[in-house]
Amino acid sequence: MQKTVQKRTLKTRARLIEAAEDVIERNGYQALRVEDVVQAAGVAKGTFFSHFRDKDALMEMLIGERLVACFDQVEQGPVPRTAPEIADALQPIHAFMTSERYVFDLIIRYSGATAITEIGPIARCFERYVRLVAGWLETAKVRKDISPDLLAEGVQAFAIQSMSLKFCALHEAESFSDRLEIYLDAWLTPAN
Amino acid sequence: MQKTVQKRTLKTRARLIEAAEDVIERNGYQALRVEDVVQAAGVAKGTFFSHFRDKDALMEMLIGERLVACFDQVEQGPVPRTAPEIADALQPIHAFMTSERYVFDLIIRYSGATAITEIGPIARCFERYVRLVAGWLETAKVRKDISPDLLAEGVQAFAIQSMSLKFCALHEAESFSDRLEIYLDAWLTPAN
DNA sequence: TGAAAAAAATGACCACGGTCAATTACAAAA
DNA sequence: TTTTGTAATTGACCGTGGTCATTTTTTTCA
Repeated sequence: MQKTVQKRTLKTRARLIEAAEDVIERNGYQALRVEDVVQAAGVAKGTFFSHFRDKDALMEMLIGERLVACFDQVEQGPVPRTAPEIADALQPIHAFMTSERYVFDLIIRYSGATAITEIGPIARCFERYVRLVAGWLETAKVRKDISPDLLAEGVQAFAIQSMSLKFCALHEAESFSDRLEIYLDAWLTPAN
Repeated sequence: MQKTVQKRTLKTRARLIEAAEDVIERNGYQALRVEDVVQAAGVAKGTFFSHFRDKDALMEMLIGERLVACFDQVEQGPVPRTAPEIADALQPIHAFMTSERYVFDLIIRYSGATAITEIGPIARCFERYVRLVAGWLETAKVRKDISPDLLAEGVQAFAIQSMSLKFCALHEAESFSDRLEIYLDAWLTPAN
């Protein structure tokens, strides 16, 4: 009935995370290999997997952390009131999400909590995105015939669409932010 | 200077594809293992990789083929004229895309031609989606203050959003088609 | 037809994520 | 302090995608 957690555990876990962050700093997320991490942390491979379900679980944690930091930063800024201002305000979040193709793919993959997994930091960020934008929209100069929540979900959909296109060899004509602004303009502009 | 293609090549390739389709029919796309395919086809593993760049390349081909068939089917049907009709008309495409989580993820991953890869069948389908919907929108009862192309891109964005949510443990309240209809209604309804 | 060249196929091998029975370190009870 | 149960760690091993030097088959051309 007792499940003591030894101090050693926390230390090992911290070493693994620090090692992983070092590896990522050097070569990016995409290139991270579990072997490199355990070697840098000075533990056996099996230890890694008793701390993290699998490689993706570590990645979700690390990328999720950074994503949360982006949200914190955005929430510090001023409240945007127009479509271009909204696109601009969200920029730090979008920039991180598209910093690496691997990062974008993983975020999308974890954006919804799957049946098995309990809800993780990335899925929470997707809810937070909608709440954040919906909050802005309540006082912004946008159409009022549609609820802020629905409008915010649309903003998310358009942002993902724009980000996908960023990794697309076609469509490289327009930049990401130009495209997003066009979408948001069309979606948020008051009907008149 | 000469690069003859032997008949044998085509036969082997056909055997591999047929074997793969058999394996998929039995267990779905997700569970396909290259070893099963080569064994069923009666060739060595290396042969597989001289016919397909990697496992994903085979999958892109097979899933792309099915997706193209869905588009062909949808294009046979009558031209929809309202938001609900459009959602309905697209249903076969969306149904296949969400038939398996693996299928959806792979389609999203290949939806834009990456720098390296030349444009494949799935990326082509994404362009076709926009063209198809834009064509419908020209004569549909929808807002006219925005170009059909832009409207169609929005439909695509909302469809992807709805499909993502289908795999999400949260948000299971509304069904996929209900959600898509709500989005399309808001996006396509004439401003007045 | 036979030899040389090109194309295709082979399978042993590697990389890397992930597993698990065995071992070691720890902490509470005696 | 010693004993004992459990938490934590280990590393040999596995599965599966992918590579490549070698062998086999086919084609070309004298």
